[in-house]
Amino acid sequence: MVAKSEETRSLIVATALRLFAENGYDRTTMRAIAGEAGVSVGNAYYYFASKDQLIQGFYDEIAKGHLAMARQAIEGERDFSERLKTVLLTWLDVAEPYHRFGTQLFVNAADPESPLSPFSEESTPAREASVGLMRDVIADSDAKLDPDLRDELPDLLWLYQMGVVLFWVHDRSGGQKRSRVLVERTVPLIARLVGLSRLRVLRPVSREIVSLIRDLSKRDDAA
Amino acid sequence: MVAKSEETRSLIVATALRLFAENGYDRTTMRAIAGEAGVSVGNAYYYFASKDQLIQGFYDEIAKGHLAMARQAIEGERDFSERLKTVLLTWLDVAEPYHRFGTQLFVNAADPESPLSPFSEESTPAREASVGLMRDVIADSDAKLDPDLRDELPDLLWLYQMGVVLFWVHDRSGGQKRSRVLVERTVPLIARLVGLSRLRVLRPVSREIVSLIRDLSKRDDAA
DNA sequence: GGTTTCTCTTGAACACGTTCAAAATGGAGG
DNA sequence: CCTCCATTTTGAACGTGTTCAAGAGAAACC
Repeated sequence: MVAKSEETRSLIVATALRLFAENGYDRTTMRAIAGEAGVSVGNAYYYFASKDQLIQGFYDEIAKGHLAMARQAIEGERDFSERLKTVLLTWLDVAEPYHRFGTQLFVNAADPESPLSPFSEESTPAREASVGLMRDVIADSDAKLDPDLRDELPDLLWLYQMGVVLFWVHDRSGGQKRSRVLVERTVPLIARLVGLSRLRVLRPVSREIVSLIRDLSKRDDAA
Repeated sequence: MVAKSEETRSLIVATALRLFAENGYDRTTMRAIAGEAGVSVGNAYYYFASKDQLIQGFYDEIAKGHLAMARQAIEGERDFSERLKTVLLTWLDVAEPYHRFGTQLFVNAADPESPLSPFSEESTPAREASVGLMRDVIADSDAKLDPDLRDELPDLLWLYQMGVVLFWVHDRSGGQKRSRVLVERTVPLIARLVGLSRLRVLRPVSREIVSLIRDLSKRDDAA
């Protein structure tokens, strides 16, 4: 019942991912992928618009694995700080095998034109899933926070996560140890700031942050 | 007295920059650059390791223009917030003409392997100049801040500037208006936070940030 | 002046991502 | 079985960034 074309398609993507993992993105040629998969180069291009498109597979795989593992890992935990830390450390765990060529992946993702950009139209579903995870991190925790902040905090945390990813891409330490240190030490900071957001002196600050996020996330902007 | 080789080198880079500006980075081929400059392709590669290297010229040009203009623009102003805002808005002014293919420039810069990465060895001088500008922003201002923060704040502000640049690259609004809004509204926030850093409740927070920056900027990390 | 050595220059050749006209395949309808 | 049409597959060909063996030129040394 599985269409023949679906089979070819997944054969190509599977082969590509395997070769990327074995030899890295740059050293894997389209000819090699096609050859190994037993199809012609043109055929690969019938299913995928470009070589870049093929790594969307990784992107999805990391995201899917992360969501599942993180949700399970924070089950039962109530402490906001712990929950957030677990989510981020889980990401580092899931992403670790891909760090070698993660560079290439995220270089392409940095291109605003690329569909791989975390801000692009195409990655809206993935982005919303990640933001949703952050929402859950807050929702089921005992965090007390400025109610005004509640709606926008998931977006802010997602942005924070993008920052961690950026650091990770540049992280050359063994096992990305430095990224782990970054998470372990910034999470308590964030938790404290979130807690302090209810303080009278910080109220205007957090309120302005919320309002800024709202204004800037309006997509359209008449010139 | 100017060496012949220097002449060829700058002829190539000048031609490249002109063609990039006229037609964009992608649509400008190495053959076109060489042809227009009246040299052979191989000759261009004698002076520049890759096509990417050629855009280091833009990088330098923006940085140089920014430093000069910004220093002049903040002359006499004492208010920290105003000084910081001016520095950032000046950057947006200087960079505006390059926004069209700034994308390509910063996509390459996002690659940690690339010498164009703001964290790379090769851009250390440029980075230190930018951090130095931030140091001056603080030094000649009336900002009162936690003395522990004083040493690390320039680095933090530089990081903040990188964030603004990242936003700018993705900014599709006319004249990068949204980037300007971002600057105008985040600068007061930062100024307020910097001012609040002396508060007793925030003291541990700012101290931890300082210590974290110190630890993570240690380049070497024994596995 | 001849010889050697170093710097600079050349352009053909290579490997790659990508395109495309053409061929093969596989049903659906007669 | 044949005909038509859409889907799928092919591989040669294109344009690109990049390399490299070979040469041209200049400078240094005897």
